Amino acid sequence: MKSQAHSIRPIRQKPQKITPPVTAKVPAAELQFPIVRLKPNSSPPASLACLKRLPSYLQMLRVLQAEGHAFVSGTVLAGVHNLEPVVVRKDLSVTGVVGKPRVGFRVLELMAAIERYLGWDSQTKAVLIGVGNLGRALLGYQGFDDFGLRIVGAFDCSSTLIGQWVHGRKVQPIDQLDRFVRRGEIVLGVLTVPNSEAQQTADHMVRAGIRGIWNFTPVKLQLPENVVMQKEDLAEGLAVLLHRLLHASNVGREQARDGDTQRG
Amino acid sequence: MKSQAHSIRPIRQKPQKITPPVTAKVPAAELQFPIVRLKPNSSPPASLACLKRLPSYLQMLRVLQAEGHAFVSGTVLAGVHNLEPVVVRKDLSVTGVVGKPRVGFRVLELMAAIERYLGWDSQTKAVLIGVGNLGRALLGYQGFDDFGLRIVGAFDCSSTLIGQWVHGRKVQPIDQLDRFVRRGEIVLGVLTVPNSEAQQTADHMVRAGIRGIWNFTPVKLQLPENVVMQKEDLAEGLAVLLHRLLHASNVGREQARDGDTQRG
DNA sequence: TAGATTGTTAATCGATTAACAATC
DNA sequence: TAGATTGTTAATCGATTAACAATC
Repeated sequence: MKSQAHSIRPIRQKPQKITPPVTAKVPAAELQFPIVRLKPNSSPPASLACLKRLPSYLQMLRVLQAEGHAFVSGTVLAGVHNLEPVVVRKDLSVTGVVGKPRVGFRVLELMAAIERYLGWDSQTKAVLIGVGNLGRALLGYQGFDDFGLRIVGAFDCSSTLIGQWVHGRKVQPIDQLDRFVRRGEIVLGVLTVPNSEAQQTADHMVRAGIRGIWNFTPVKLQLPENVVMQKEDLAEGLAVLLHRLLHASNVGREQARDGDTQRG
Repeated sequence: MKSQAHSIRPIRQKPQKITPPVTAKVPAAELQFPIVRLKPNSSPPASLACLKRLPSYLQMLRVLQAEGHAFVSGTVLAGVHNLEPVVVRKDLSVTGVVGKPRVGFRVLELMAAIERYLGWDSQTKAVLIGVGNLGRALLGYQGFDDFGLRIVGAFDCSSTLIGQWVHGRKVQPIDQLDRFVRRGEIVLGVLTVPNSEAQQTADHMVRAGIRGIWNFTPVKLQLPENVVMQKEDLAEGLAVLLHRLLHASNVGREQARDGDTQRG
């Protein structure tokens, strides 16, 4: 089942070196509709780096689509964040979309494929726990719709917050989390509580049935094996930025390998 | 100037293979006070990955320090985010701090060294432009003090916002940015405006004298060569998290190379 | 056709991991 | 002393870059 997606291409044959007669003629029907052939949503051989780049391609594609472009080349997409075109093509290949030489990729098709690959084609429901400054901001952030995320519930333990309406959600007491999560079949939770509350809140989320935690605290959470956690840490980015800023004179373009950092 | 920090170690000699008599005796004085010897704050051969890990070591060290620990081993620090001890030792070496076999590293010394290396030993002043949900949250975030950052001014172009006090800062009109930045000798700017305003606001910041932009918009900014930009993109983390969540059954521990992602 | 673009394979590069002598 | 830990060198691994045939 896992290898199914790969079975389209033949097994790699290393030592062979037949150059001339390689282009096996494919039945015409195969060639007519290669565009709709997408890999199933499972078993993706994508690197983490690729996964992180995909959203920015998608964002660019949406802009292009709004501007009425039907096709886009990997070269153009590469321009978004100073990437090499070959990196873009490699990344896009995980979606299963096939481009046209000389023309590029069909914008609409690529958008759909990336969204599908990332799981952004259907909205994932999430709860947010901890309605402080950050929690409040995330609740007010409109952009999550584009990321396939919908925060459907907000929780806190502060009696002064409970019952308040924050960006369209009524803050609920934390002890109602279980019922809410189970009823709504919610698997994702956004953790924005103070550090001291992080672990016990995470425990509570797991008990309630949460399977993925977006962790905005710097706390290393102890979680069962079947729960996924993604840490979001502003300190990382700031460290890189400050470092670059302070050592700006030294370096030319150096190892700006990271897609998030840029000079000029 | 750039190679100065490296000049301590001899140039790598590849083909040579002298194994036995390598340990050149160092004068006693050199060995007495290796602990206070820090590399100058310039020209660091640190990888981006290392740079991103340093803040979490620092955070851990602060906790340990508060608990009264004088020493910590690389093994313990590695526990923070499931790293290998050798990675920690390698990372810490960029600070110039030397540990003691059997004992580990002096907590206070290491804290100071990392802070110094990251430039967090002295507060860096910054302005924030765009007092929307996110900007407001960042203004209210207390933790920046620990990151060596101090947001000293908030700007917006909305007449309804200008003059309001948000978390202790009075929102100023954007056209006063130049004067404020130049007077305060501010080099860092936090960009939290709507996408459509991002580029022109960035231009404005650059004209005002800003040299580093912490970009919270998904817009690829066109900037002069001498301006550093760090993009902060929630979509990246969410893409990784959702992907892990949706393909959770497939994979065991796979390439969880990234320090921010974790299973269990 | 000519030439831009795709997708694939091989080479390069860098970071992680393994191995190990030195240290207290 | 014995053994845990450090710091360094070599090996492994993976991602990026380069090269190139196939395509329209």
